[in-house]
Amino acid sequence: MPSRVEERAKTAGRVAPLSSRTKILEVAEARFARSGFGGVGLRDVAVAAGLSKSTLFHHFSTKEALYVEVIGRVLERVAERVEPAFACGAPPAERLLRVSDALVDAFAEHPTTAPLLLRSLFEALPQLEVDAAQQEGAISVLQRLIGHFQDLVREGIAARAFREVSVPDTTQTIIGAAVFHFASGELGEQQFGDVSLFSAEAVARRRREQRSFFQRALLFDPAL
Amino acid sequence: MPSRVEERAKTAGRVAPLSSRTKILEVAEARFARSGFGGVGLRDVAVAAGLSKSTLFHHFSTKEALYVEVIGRVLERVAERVEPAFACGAPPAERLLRVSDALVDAFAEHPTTAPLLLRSLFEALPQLEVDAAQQEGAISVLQRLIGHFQDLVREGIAARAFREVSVPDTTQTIIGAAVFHFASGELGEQQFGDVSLFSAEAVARRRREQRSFFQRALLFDPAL
DNA sequence: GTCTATACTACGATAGAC
DNA sequence: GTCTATCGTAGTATAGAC
Repeated sequence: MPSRVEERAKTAGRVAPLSSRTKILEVAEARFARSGFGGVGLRDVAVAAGLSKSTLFHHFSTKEALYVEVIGRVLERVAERVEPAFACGAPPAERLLRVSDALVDAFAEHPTTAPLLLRSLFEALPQLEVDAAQQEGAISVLQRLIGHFQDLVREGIAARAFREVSVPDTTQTIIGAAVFHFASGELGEQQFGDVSLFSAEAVARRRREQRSFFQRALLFDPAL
Repeated sequence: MPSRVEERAKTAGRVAPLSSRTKILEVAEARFARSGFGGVGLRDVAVAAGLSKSTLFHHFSTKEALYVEVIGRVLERVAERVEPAFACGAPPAERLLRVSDALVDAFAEHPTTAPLLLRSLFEALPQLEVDAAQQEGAISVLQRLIGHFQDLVREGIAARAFREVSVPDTTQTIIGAAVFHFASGELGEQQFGDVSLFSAEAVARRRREQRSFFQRALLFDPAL
């Protein structure tokens, strides 16, 4: 849900004078990506956003609510990039390549996206008892995305375009391989000789490498 | 470093009456795997280990020291499983399969291994200013492992057994795919219909799937 | 919506008795 | 090696003025 505040900012200002709310969300996103839920203090978030702690609590009733909203935004961003690729109507073999590229583009867009998606995939929260509404909103986006992957693999197998792989295993492998690369941070960059993973050349190369990796791994006839 | 205490326990008792130290390490490992560095309180660790906070501090001077030692143990366990596969002397194509299996076995051994390895790979610590000795000990194990992967890929390419892939990209892809599967926890199990990822059948299937995935993706002639 | 001030709890860490 | 007691800080969250 985009919330009235953001919409107003979009329609009103030209340089989009970030509302305090979105400023908080951006700062929190960077912090959560780096240190996880428990590693972030709201005082730090507030001052980095140029506000007081109390103001933060005016906008987000609890820390968990803030976290869930941060994760929700990230998932929406990813879905926005990736779902068109799933829906492109091309045959499975080509759709796989489009999805692979869309994943790379989604993660290359913001350095925080991959770490936060990864966290939402494997990290246990101190039982998020947040308002079930938006929490399940975020979770349902995730479920939907995973469902798209599974459907694609199933379709590919049914069409005899893909080998007869295990659908859940393959889904896990694809997601893990794609998200880890852009979540690996310093350690990843060090492997590439300290060149940013997010430079134009690095992203272009990652697209090529990931396409061919998935293509060869899944397709019966990888000569595309 | 195995520490005198553990060695004594090994040589002395038959049922290995866990020293407090190792008990703390085990409890902490489970907590850190689930919630990350910042999400764990030492009070909780101590009482779960049947001890007081002060006793914990008697064994580990700081929280970071405890964390680094937990990570170090995990890395050693992984290295113990995986390095023999790298050193097996078989040609690259077959070595790749052995390494793939060894990775699955390493992660299947303890459910905490993959999450903690993943964390150590992508999570930023509040600058670990721990005694450079053991910290670099842990880091050097990681570097060594990554080096093994890179060497294997390079060798495979040189021997014309592997396609001409990007060495760092491929290393990232392999590690990400392998570790994510066993780190995905509830969400992963849900994809498999709520069957444990660590059951004998699930592990056997994962070995097969991952072998064929890597094999097809990398080898010129995947007809093994 | 933003602030100051505050409540209360938990945190990491230390002192010192046993 | 283990404990109780305590320190100081920072944690999340609230009350209430502006």
